[in-house]
Amino acid sequence: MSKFGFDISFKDKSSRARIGKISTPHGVIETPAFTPVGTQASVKSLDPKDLKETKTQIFFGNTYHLHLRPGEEVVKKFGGLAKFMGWDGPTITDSGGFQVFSLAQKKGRSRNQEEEINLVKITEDGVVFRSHIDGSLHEFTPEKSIEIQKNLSADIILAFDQCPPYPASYEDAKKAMDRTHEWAVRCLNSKLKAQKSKLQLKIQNFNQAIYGIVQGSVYEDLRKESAKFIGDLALSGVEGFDGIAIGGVAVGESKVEMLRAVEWVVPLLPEEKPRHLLGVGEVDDIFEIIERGIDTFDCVIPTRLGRTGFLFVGPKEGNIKNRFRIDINKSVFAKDQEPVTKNCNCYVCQNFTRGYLNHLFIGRELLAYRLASYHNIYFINDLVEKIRNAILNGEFKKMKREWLEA
RNA sequence: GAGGCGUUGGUGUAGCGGCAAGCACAACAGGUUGUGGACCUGUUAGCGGGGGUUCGAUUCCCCUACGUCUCC
Repeated sequence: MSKFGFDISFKDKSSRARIGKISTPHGVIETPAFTPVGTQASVKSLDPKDLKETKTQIFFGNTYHLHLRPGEEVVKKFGGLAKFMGWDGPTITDSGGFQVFSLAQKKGRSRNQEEEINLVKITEDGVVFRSHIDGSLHEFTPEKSIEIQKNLSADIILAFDQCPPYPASYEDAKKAMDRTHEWAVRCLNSKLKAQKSKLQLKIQNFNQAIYGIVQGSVYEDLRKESAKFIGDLALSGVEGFDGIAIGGVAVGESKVEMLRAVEWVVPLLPEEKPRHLLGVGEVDDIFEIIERGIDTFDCVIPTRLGRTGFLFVGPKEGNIKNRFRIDINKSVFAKDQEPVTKNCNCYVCQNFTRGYLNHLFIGRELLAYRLASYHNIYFINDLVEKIRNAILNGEFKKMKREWLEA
């Protein structure tokens, strides 16, 4: 039975950046690492072969969505998330907390049905909400979330947390944090209980790793309190958290506030545990969060922006405002025979022109979404790989300067 | 040759005596951070031409151009 583990092999002298390896039952993740988000057991428009080719090391699935459709029992019958989707690498699932708490806040921002998540009631015990698919009532509790995630069988699962909206008053942020802490303990107990059941082990054939989640919104004392609390739970040996995720960021606050939260939290976390930052980031964020000691991070930006025609490009190639991307829909690209970006070895940049991609997007051809997602995922994974090498060569600061101060 | 109908931004249309001439798509410019092939926000841009009636015409009348249909 393969075990979960984290080994740090190198630490940057001038920052908190570090190089490591996360071992999972389904492979090793070289950190720092980006994980694309594949909500419904699919990184939209990309198949597992594409994911490998784009240097993807780990797949991130959503408990909320997979619970509603097709349901964790179905996924379990197929042998878990990875087998279900034909992916042989490491996987991680979130707890469903973010969807239930945070997406509900965004309701007014979009009329899309996918986001019409009806939050019904939050109690000490958990959350009652309505399915965005058929309006049926559902309840998530820490125990339920863990049970669902057990059935989904990802290598890494997350504790069920309460993500406060932004902005949140100090009182609300504290309430959400306290609840997140109570739920963290319940998640650990619940997982331990299930682990002791031989039946469960037989089904899974491996122990899942679990990450606790730090909350606290934009308040320094709350963030620090949460970091200590969750960090302590990661020090309780085999019964504790295997890693720490920082949540409640990139929910509407400024980049400065987001980075401050990371700065407050990271130094208080156990050095030897992997740190995941939830939902970040954009190209510039990636440098900033790795510099502040983040090991892994997931983000929808590469695929979401890709699907609407924003393609990542190197420094100086984008607009003044958005330096690292071009909007391929713009008519200026219609006759452009250059690749999306220079110095990119991905399949898309090696074989297609900006003009062709512009045509695919204008014509709404399905291929547009795949090629754009493919390029963006490759671009980010390749960038993070370059950052890993730069850290090892003592050139991280130099590389950061070349990218961000260009 | 005779008669009918039509002509409003790039496209398709609404308005029918007093409007800042409305809407949709397209175009242009922004936005998107534990998913959103969505959506939102702006901006540009129009009454075929010429006469008349009227205090006032995109609107009513005449001529003309173009389109379309029917008949000879």
